[in-house]
Amino acid sequence: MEIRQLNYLLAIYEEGSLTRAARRLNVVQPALSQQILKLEQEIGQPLFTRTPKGMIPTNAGVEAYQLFSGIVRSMEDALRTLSGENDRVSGVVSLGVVGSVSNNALGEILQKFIAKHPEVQLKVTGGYTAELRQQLRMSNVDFVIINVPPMTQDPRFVDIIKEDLCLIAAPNTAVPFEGSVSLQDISELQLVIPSQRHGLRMIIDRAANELGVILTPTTEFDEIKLIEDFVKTTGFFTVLPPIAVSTALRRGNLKAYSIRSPFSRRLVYETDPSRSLSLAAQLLIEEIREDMIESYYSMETLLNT
Amino acid sequence: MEIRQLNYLLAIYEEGSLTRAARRLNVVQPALSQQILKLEQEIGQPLFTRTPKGMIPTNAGVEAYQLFSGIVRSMEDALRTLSGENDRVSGVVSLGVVGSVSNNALGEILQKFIAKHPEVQLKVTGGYTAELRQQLRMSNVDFVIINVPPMTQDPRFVDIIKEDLCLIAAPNTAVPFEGSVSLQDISELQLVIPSQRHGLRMIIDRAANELGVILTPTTEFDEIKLIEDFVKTTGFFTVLPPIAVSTALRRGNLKAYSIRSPFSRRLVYETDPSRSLSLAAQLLIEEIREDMIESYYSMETLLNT
DNA sequence: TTGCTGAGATAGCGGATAGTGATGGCTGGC
DNA sequence: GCCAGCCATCACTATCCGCTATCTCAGCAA
Repeated sequence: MEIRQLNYLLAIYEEGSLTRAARRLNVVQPALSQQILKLEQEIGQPLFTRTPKGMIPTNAGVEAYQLFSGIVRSMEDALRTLSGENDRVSGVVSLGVVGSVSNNALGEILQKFIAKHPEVQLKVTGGYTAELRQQLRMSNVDFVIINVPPMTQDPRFVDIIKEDLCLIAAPNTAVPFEGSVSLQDISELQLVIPSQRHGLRMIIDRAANELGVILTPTTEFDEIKLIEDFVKTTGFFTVLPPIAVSTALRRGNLKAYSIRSPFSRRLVYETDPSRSLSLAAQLLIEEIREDMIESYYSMETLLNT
Repeated sequence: MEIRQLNYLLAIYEEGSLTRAARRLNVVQPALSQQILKLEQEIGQPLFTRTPKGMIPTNAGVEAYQLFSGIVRSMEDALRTLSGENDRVSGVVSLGVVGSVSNNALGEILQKFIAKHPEVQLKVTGGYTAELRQQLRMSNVDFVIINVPPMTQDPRFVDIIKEDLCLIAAPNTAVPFEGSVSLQDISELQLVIPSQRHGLRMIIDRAANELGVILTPTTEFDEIKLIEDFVKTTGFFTVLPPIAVSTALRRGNLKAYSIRSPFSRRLVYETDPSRSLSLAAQLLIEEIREDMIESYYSMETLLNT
């Protein structure tokens, strides 16, 4: 078993074809053909079924990809750590970010970071908390930024910010209440909220449960972006952390109303415990944390209480 | 970078000498000499200092060993998983066990397991909870059996047993109390307890703290075995989970007194999330769990209440 | 049908490279 | 002062990898 073969495996899997993988790896196609065959007989079963369209991974192939992609990453990581490259700000940093952050706040933060450190290449994966943690376990990302329930105690999670959820509406939507709004009030509004797959929805449901409020019937959307647009163009309300719609709030395209007896999402990051974080990744986390906090405070002034 | 080179690195590190490592690997010494040199220049710094006594790892060498040993393990593991060998009960299972289990209960359990599955090779590491978890993080063991505080909520921990701590004394030691004993009573006895490095000590201290009892001055020992002998030969008492001294209890060499408003240690196992458990390891965990529970109940009848 | 295209498989060749065995230099113990 | 044990160096061989060239097969279009 050679590392080269594993890299071949990954490339073939990702490209879905020997020929394309060969181009990417700067070798010729027969080389891959031979090596992957060798790997297969070492493992004892085929990893791909050959078709005139290309290489389709078998079940074992999928499993192999998942197992080895993390290992290869760890390996490259270890090599970088040892040769001191992790002490320089360069290389690739890959992160996973939940949708409620990636939609709005993240863009400029990353832009800023890239401007500061042009040698760093960023790879961003979106997704839901559970999926992202799965990615982390497989060593497919360096760190993830996720939502966890406020009271969770787990040393793996490092806090970035705790942010109260707010009622969000379009500026011209009539608000049938005065001063601060309670969850009870909210339950009588036309609501669109994130689907069950979202960590945010869990937080909302939990809060509603504790206060004995029932939030049905509601409209659900999977994407924060969709919710945002929907709220803008209809008279619906939504419940979100302000950072998730920060751009619209700043531009006055949405309004936020703080909720009495607030409930909050806890934004944390988690790193892969089996690998050491590169300096670039550390700096990126720091940047994200600082900017999020700044963004949070600048948002507070926009709140209608 | 080749896997072969990494295996060489590990062997050289473990043997402390090229010549011995060469014997172990069934190659000649110059082969290792060349390959390790190559690895060093790939990494960009020396991993060993050459002496007439052998190869002494540099700081980078130690780091490399720690980084790569886990990776190589993961790799071999992945290969076994893919070739279906993990579905057979064979191969190597390595586990880490805290001292309070390994001293007494574990011996026969492992013996029993080996008798059932003679093809499995076991590697047992002892240690304290924190160290063992570190080993697990480095993928150096398949799973660890450790103590955690009873209220800890962490999905990584899977319960084996929750066991009340007892007051332990030699059979001929006079007991200056009647019926059940309280922590307050205990504080007035001559005590020898595990040192701070033990998870058990944490549990004892926490309980004492909550009840406002002060357990000073006390004698501390690092090893459960030492405590056991000390209690047997002197008039001292100790506070331990019965399983930790099960053999002596069964033989009547020690007596256990249950404590009023008891506090307990929670024995759990934790596995490496980045690798899949071999069938052999799963069976071993099951065996340990069952036997511990059985041992626990048979112990209960020996308790003086 | 025929031919073309794009997929992977196969065969033979050449160069890189790992392992071998012999040798040499070094240190520390006897 | 010699020997034992350690690692480094060298030349040689065998292996193995990748390249070129060629082949087979399926799909598709003329």
